Amino acid sequence: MKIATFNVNSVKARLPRVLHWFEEAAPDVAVLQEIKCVDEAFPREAFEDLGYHVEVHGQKTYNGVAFLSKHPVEEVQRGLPGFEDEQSRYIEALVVPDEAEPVRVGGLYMPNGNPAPGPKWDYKLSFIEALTQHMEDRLAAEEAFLVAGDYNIIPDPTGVYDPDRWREDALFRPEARAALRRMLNLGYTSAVHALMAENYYTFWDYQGGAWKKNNGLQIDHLLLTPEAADRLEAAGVDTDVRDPEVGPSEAKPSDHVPVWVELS
DNA sequence: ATGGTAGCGTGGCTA
Repeated sequence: MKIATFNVNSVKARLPRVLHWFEEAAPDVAVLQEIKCVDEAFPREAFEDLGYHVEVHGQKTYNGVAFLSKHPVEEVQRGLPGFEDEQSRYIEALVVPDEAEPVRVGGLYMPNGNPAPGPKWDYKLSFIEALTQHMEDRLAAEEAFLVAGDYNIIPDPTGVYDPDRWREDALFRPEARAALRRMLNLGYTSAVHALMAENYYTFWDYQGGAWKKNNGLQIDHLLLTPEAADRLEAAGVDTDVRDPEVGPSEAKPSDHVPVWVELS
């Protein structure tokens, strides 16, 4: 079962490219971030035509997440439990395939947190606390569960093209790195980290020719409980999706690329 | 040198 995360940076502006990726990658489950539209405006039929169930936790203008599954889904949750949030940044559901074991999947769009310090940084820290608590609670259930998404955290210096320039940034500050480390120390496994030997990025800024210079960041992750990690067979990053020369020409690429795992 | 990119929505915020 293939499970993917993709920050699309507006699902409406990106639709031809997103659909093209869905047809090629054919994920069983995909979580999308920054859809930037309300539930009613989500292009539901386009994904249903490809065979997906569609669950949306949308928001006008900013943020917004979606959950797409070829298999039946149950227990859909919007937002983190116990965390009042005007911003739509988390969606979760239990995927119940006919011919595979169930897996619970969370779709995450972590606050950026810049500038730090400041109210946006404080919001990121409080969001991290709620997410970590939720991940701890889910871990205790001892079921196959993973949180896939845009964590907006660079794990270590190999995840950024110029670490020294990013020391004070909310994506790379010690507190952010410690937060991700704390999630891993609970018992979660970062799937791509575990299976890919070489360095990789998942985001390249639109500015400054970042793609051509390979000035990237590693900020999209999939964190798996032991019960999910036991089923981990493969993981990957669809880097080509960021290339303006590759794929449909009707739309520009997102600044993020899809990241995925295969579970048995 | 205080720009430079993209999306939303039509001025300025967010990333």
